[in-house]
Amino acid sequence: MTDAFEGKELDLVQNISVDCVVFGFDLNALELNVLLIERKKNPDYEYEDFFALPGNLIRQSETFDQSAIRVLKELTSIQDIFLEQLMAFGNPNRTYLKENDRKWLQTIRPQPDERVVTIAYYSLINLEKYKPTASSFAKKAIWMPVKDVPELAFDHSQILNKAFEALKLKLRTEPVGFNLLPRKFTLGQLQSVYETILGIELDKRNFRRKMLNKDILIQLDEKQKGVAHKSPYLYKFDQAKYEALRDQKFDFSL
Amino acid sequence: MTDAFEGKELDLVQNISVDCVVFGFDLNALELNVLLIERKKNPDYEYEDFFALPGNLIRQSETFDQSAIRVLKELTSIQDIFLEQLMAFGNPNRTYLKENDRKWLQTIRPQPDERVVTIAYYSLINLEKYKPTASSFAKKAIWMPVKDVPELAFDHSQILNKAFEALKLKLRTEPVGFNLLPRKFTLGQLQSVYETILGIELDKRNFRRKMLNKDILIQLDEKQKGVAHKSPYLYKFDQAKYEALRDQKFDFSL
DNA sequence: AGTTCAAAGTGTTAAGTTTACACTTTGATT
DNA sequence: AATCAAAGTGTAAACTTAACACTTTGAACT
Repeated sequence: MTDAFEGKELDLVQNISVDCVVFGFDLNALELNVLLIERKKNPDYEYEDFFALPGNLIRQSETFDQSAIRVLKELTSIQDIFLEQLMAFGNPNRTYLKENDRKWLQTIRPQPDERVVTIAYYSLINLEKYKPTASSFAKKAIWMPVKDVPELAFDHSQILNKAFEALKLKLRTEPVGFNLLPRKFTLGQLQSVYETILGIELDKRNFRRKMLNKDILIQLDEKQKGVAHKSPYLYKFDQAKYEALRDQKFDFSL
Repeated sequence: MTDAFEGKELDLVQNISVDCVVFGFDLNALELNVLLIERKKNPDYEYEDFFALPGNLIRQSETFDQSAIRVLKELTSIQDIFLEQLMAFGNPNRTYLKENDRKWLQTIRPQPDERVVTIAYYSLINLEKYKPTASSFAKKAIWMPVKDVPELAFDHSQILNKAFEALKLKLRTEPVGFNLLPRKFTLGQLQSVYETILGIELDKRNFRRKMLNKDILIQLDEKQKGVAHKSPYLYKFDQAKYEALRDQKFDFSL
């Protein structure tokens, strides 16, 4: 038994896991990033490892939501974020398709050949604020631009794809772009979030008007400093107002 | 071992199930209905039974999609329909909360106290076309108006609620109302579907213009007969055209 | 100190969409 | 022949979206 076998394994449900797709937005590169882990390799095995989404088996007594929060924290130290269920993935062979996935599972699971079903979660967070630190069976935990992500472990590429589709839909439908930005942000930054994720160009004037007319942004008495051009006003998202308005009107689409 | 224990139980994953929320629309009563089963009671047990969503454990070798199709067919004989994953439900105590749920599980499961996680599916079908017939552990399989549904077994009321919310969102966002109607339908019937499910009133002229402008309905050279008023034209949904258009424009919202 | 640069900020018009609103037609039933 | 119930139809006003270009500002560079 390796380190990873220690402790709570009796408390784990051996065939159900959670995986977390955590998105962040890099304001310098203007790129959508995703949080990935690189798995610790057992020296007995020789193989090229894949990057993976942070995920692990759930505990008997946890809800899925609790599992997702715990697992993400255990592997990346990221906590206090809102995770939303995406969907369940359960192809019978999802953990067997690749030889190194199987080998890797043998190093951390008492029942490595069990069919494992996973509940995927996703989240939008401020990449600047949350700096991942690897622990448990994660060797590294890093932010990686979504466009650079190579093939991932198990069916994690498929999960990431679904999460990205869900993100695009959500961005068009609900005001969620703010979650990817610092608490105080400029309208230009917000526009970049939309343009980058949706892969479209937006007219600056129309975008501003539309956003401001939703009446859920508060302009602060503060400007962004240190930029090599006219300094823009900072805004923050008015959560309370949004919640109040949400019940009245249906449409918060872009 | 009772009847239900027979056969494939070794092939079943004892802690993962699927549940199906199948919606139909009653054109006479203008009501949204849902497909429910009444469970067979074991004569050894005395309890008031609940209605339940059709659902059961998945098999080891199946995908979730396959499980949902199989289980729905086994319990209600309904087949050849499109089922879409809603989400996973996995509260640790979801099968223990009610005494009669526990008793009932003891009559059909070799491991009745296992924590069972369920993957919920939902579907929109033409209630006239699909007449459920109970089999397996279902004593009855019936269509019931959603507004009349009593408390259901396990957390099925919660699942039904989520499915209904998903249906409302989908109806606003994608042209799915047709699935609840016969292949040939009138615009008045379509409007009723929207009005009933969304719980709103719509202006007839505006509704027709909007629907027809989407360019995904084909007016047939045929009118509805036997109605005690001016006979309306029948329409059908143009699936091919919809798929072609879908890639071009984003918005099919009502 | 002056120039350059890069993004911020700003308004208007035309086109398109949505809303509100009422009467005539038709076919079956009595 | 009269009645009923829903089908079918058009327009104007309000609102929303799309398309479009120039000036301002602050930092960085000379």
